Order: sequence, then C-alpha cells, then structure tokens
Amino acid sequence: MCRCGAVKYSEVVARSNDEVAALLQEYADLISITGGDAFRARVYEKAARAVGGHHADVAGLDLKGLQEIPNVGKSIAQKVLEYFGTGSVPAVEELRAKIPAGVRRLTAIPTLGPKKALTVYEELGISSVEELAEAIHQERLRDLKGFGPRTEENILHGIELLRSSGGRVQLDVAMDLAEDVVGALSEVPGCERCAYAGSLRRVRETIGDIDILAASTKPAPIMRAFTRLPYVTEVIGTGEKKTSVRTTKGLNVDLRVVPPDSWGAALQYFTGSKAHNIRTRERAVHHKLKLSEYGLFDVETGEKIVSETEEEVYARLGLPWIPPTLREDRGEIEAGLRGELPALVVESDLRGDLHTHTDLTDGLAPLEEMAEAAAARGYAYYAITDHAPDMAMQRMTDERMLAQRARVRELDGAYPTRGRRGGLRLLHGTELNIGPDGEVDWPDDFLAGFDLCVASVHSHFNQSRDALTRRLVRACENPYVNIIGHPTTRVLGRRPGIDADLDAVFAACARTGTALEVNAHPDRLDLRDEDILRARRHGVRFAVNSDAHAVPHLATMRYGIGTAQRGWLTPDDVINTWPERRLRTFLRKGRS
DNA sequence: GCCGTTTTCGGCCCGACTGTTTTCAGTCG
Repeated sequence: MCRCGAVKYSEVVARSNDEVAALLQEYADLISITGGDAFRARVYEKAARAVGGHHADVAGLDLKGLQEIPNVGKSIAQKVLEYFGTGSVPAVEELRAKIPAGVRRLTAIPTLGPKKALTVYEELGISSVEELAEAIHQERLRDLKGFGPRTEENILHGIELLRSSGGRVQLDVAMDLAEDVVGALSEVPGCERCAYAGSLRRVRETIGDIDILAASTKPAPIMRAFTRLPYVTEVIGTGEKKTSVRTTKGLNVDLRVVPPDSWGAALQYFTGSKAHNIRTRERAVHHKLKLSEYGLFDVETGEKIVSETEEEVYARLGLPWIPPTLREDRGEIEAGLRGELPALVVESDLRGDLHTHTDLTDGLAPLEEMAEAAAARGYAYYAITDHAPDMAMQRMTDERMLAQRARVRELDGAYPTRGRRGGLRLLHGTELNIGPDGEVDWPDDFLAGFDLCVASVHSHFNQSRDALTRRLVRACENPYVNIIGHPTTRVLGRRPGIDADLDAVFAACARTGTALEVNAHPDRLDLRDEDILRARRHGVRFAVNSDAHAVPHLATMRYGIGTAQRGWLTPDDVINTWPERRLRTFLRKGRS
C-alpha cells in the first residue's frame, strides 16, 4: 500500500467515480438498444452523470451514502455495491451477452441511433463500423424496413465524419467563427437580434458545434444569407425555422430563427446545457407550466406567460437569472433557489495579469510594448515573468534578469492607465521551472529579489504519480513560489494533464498560501473547470493569467475568465482582482 | 428506475428535421 493515505484516497476518487459513470452509461445505452423502457434508460444516464460529477469517492460509500447521490436509488446503489464487491453487475452482463460491444459503438455514427443499430445487428448480423460500411457498399441496408438509399448515404457520410474528425475545436476557433456569423446575420434586413448560444455561450473548453440564434418575423432572408456565407461547405438541412451547415473549419453551425417575442425563452433553451434545461423544464412542469423555445406557457389554458427575456423566464420559475457559465446542472438550480448563486468574477474585475513573457525569452514583443498594451487594457498592475535559466534554450542569466529588473523599475508607473492614478504598476517576476524533484532554478537569495514567482512543470511529464505529486507539493512549499503555472500542463487535443494527486496539491496550495493558475490560453485552459471546483473546496486562491507571449495574447483573458466562472469563482477567489496592497501582502507568503 | 408543494402511483422535456412512409419512427440537441 501507499505510504500516503491522502494520495491513495484521491487516486481512487477520480478513477472509481469515472468507472461507475461509464458502467451506468453503458447500461443506459444497452437498455436503449434492446428497446427497453426509455425512461429507465434516462434514469441510468442521469445517475451516470451524477456519479461522474460527485465530489466524494463512490467506492467508499455504503448503500445509504450512495442513495444520497441524486438519481441514485436503491436499485442503482445496489448495482454499484455489486460492482465494487465482485467486479461485475449481473444485469449489465446479461445485456452485454445479448449485444456485442461493436453494436453499441455503431451509435456513435451520426444519424444512426439505438433503433437502427439494433435493426442492422438483428437483420444482418452487423456488429462493427467496418461491417456496416461494407454492407452499405453492397447496398444491403436499403431493403430493411425503415431504411432506404438516403439512409445508406447518410450513414456512410456519418462514418466518414467519425473517422476524419475528433469532432471538437478549441474555444477561440469557434468564437472567431461565431462572432463572424453573428456579425454577418445581424446585417440582414429584418434580423432584429442575433447571438451565439450553446456550449460557446457557456464557455466550454472545446466546442462541438456552434448554435446561432436570430430573432425575426421574416426568417427566409436570414436563412438564405446563412447558407451563402463564404465558409459554408455544405448545407446539411434547411427549413423555415432551422438550418444546419458544415463549414471549412470542420465545424457545424446551426441557426435557429425565432419570433422576436420568443427571444428570451429561445436563448435560454439553446444555451443549454441539456442537463440544465431538463432541470428548468422539470421546474416548469411542477408549476403546471410548459417551457419550450417559444416561451413559458400555462399547461391548461395554453396561454403564453413570458418569453421575451431570460430573466423573466427564470423569474417565473422562481429562480434568479443564472449565468450561462453555471448552466451545467452542477448545483446552480439549488443555489439559485437558496439565493446563493456566486457573484462570479468578470473580466472587468481584473486589475492585472500575473504571468506574461517578453522577447527577453520566448515572447515576441519587448517589455515596453507588452506594458503599453497592458496599460491600454486598463490594468492597475502587470507582472513580467520571463523564463528562468533551467529552460536552457532561453539563455537566461542572472545578469540579464537583473538588467530587466532595472528596466522594469524605470518603467514602473510610466504608462498611464485608467486602472490606477499613478500609472501602471509593473511587477518584476519570473516563471520558474519545477524540476523533477520539485527544485527550482535559483537559490532563495536570488528569488528574494522578485516581486512574485510563478512556477510551472515543463518536462518529465511521465514520472510516477507519487513523484509528480511530491514535485508539485515541494514547489508549493518553496516560500518564494506564489503561483503554480498551468498546473496540469495539459495541451488540449495533444497532451493530457499530468497524473498527479491534485487533491494533495490543492491542500498544499491552501496550506502554504500558493495560488493556482487558471491559464487562459485556449490551448491550455489549465486548471480546467472541474479541477477549479475541487480546488476551491480546499480554500485555494487563484490567478487568472494570460501567459501572453505576444500583445494579442493579452486578450485571451476572456477564456480564462469563462473557465474561472465555470469553476464558480468570485473576485475574492482571484488574487489579480485584488487591490495592489492586498495582492502584495499575499505575495509575501508569510515570509519575513 | 427515480421521485414527491401532482408524495407510494403515475409521470418522466420537447420540438425540428429527415427519410420513409401515406401518418410516422428515428435521431438530434
């Protein structure tokens, strides 16, 4: 067994909750495929989500504890106990014996759901994507009831899509496209309002497709303009109210046009998430109301009650307006009902950026340009944190760093900013490298000269879990390390986060007064929302930083703020919203 | 299978689009 109880415990947390969530989701899929009760399937789906997002280790819970998880009743709790007791659940095994795993994988193909998957399996014995493609080439599907040539075509197309794309794109790519579409459609005569909704409005870290909403009494010209946008490569479907297209970026865009007086209800509906909408609709049903994208209606009279603004819709459901970044069914409905929604941090709360680079190391712009751009953003303070000597390619030396410090002192207060009467406060810092054993680039006496130190992992990502954890904890314990930069070092779509015991790291941060970075770069978004939520429970402080290597990167803060909001952070949680005096006290980290 | 200001039974979010049908089932979000 592991020497460190805390490490062992949380190692099991993530893994066992995910395992159980996957098992419950598989069971839900198998119920759907075998034509079981759809409501029963949905309950297993809901339970899977609840377990996956549960903060405590489900492996450590008894029957009663399990049943306290939403949508987990006696039957599902018993299955979870069976799973931990014997490694398998008979009810799941029974369905697995009937339906090969490949059949379930067929439902990943767009346009092919559980019903068609079962049909091709039962009628033709098809149990893999390859067999299905082969059968379509032989035109064997079109003779099945409910299938035809177009169905074959669509499925084949779906298979290509599945093979060619990972599916999701990064936030900035989707945002650029969405803002362009919104700009173009807003110009169309008769378009009264236009906005993006969906996961983009919720600022999820990657985007599967873009949802655009428009308000108009004359949809046709808007639909037409939409399908004629230059980057549209294919019109997937078009009707009076909805049109879907594929774009050159491989991203699908859905446009819905609703009557102007339905704007609020539609925006609420198309912003999602699905789980959040299910909850709001359930609340509507309890109030004898019906919520659709066209409004909130009285069930008995059919009369429309409200629909013009999101605020009205939520208010009529007994809820305050809920910020889109919270709409994930992670407790926001309950918090809203209690009047305890967090006052989320917003971009204008930021008084500074605490992790940035210049051309002294791998940045593109000189100190002066970066500082000027920071002042233009209205910051009160701004930290220069170039790489330290361990990043050998940056050729950093004590002399170069001290020369930069002298220049920073000269320019301190030299750039007028609306954030501070005396001009932009420049802080001199560095981004240290956390070595394999948790050591950093410089000895204490040199570190003492910096206003702040960020410390990050840049290599040796594949150390053991224990080693990675010790490494990060040791960095926190360094009295000169103020912020752990991009804590998991993940790169979206390319590199997973390091396998450290994050709960142990979070505890160390809270104990030592070390902040965790929310790195705003759309490649990173590190910490991610779920880790922020966990870290917050440990009482950790955060720094939302751009890690800018060039002037335009300063603007990626919006994605960092969105991520911070998804982690329920308030200005009090985020040190770079604080007044300079409070920030400087925090940066002293209790050292003499 | 879960849940409860509709509370131990009877509901469970709901509308749009497509393709196959000839009134609707399946899929999607």
